[in-house]
Amino acid sequence: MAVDRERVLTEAAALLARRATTSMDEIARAAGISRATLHRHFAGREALIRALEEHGIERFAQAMDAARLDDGDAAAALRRLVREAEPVAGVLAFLFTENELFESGPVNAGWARLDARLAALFRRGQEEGDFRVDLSTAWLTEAFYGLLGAGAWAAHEGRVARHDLNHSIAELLLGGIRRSMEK
Amino acid sequence: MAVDRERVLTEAAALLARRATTSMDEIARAAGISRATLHRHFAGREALIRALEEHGIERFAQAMDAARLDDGDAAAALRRLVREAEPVAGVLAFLFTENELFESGPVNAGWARLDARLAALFRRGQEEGDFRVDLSTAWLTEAFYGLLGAGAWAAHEGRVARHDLNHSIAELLLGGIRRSMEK
DNA sequence: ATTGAATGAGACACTCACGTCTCATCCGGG
DNA sequence: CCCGGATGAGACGTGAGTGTCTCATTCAAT
Repeated sequence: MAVDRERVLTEAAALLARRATTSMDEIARAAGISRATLHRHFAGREALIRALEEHGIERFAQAMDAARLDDGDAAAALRRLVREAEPVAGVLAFLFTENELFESGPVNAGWARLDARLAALFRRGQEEGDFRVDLSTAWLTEAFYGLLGAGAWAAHEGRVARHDLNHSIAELLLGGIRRSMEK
Repeated sequence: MAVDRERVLTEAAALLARRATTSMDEIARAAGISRATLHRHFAGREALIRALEEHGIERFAQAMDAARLDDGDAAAALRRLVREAEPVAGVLAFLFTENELFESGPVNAGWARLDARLAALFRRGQEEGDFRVDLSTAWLTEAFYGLLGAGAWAAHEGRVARHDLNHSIAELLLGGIRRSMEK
């Protein structure tokens, strides 16, 4: 009978990503529990958002681990990361655009760590001569989040088929719009 | 003495993009007017958001006109569009992520028109053989908004220099991360 | 100087979501 | 069977934001 914390957080992320003002009652309903129980598990709205942040960070870190960012060439690692991160894209997109988090309280240290790992991947690609160096790793990091979020949203709206998502995101990120001469 | 409607909308977009729950009072203050005056010019919060939508659509349409999307090759047109749209990126990012707009009431017809023009540009690039065809025009359209928004946000946060923004966005979109053999 | 429109400041009632609480019910383990 | 923890339903007070109103002031045009 224990509340499915995972489900609550997933539902909350899905709702809040679409509308930041979603009420606690709506979140509770979506998670299949009562508002009272929701409050029993999360001290309040603030606490829920924070838990969501923790959850997203943890899941994304797991995705990074699973993608083995240090193995093989950087491009392949990036492809794996997109694939692994796709299930978390919704939560990530919410956190990425939810700037409320950055205004009150200190930014979660976990974020910086994830950003650093991502930037390190891009830097490795640059050092190996495979990635272009006229785009900063900071920008590539931001762009990664942006495209992941756009992809999640597009899939949610049905504008992009979900089974194309990995390919769409990874290929656009790696190769851009133009047809390339190289393989 | 007439209220600077343009300024009100600009300030409102900047604030609302950062925090969707920004109060009317805060918006009024930021725009340098009183809450009473704000209500005199916009019937209510809802009306303000709608006006913001209209404003963003109009400004982006102007950017498209200025970019002359039908002239020259598609890649050059896209570069011009990024340059022209950059000042509106903040407003656009807000509208793009503010899904409240899509839930209540009909989607503004202007959006569909803008999407269509953008998709047409990508289609033209594909037909001319310059753009890859394994990415749908719908996805490219979404990705364009996503990257533009990420760029605006990154610049706002100081993670990307503003004078690099055009180059960063346009080049990543067109060429991707990998170094290309072709010029 | 006078007039009228526009604004600022503030009061007011209203709504809505929040957080807390109580009580009844359910369900599983002993 | 009984018991205790967890849940659902709902009431309640609170606070914040909204929308409307009034009144005094400012400012530009005449």
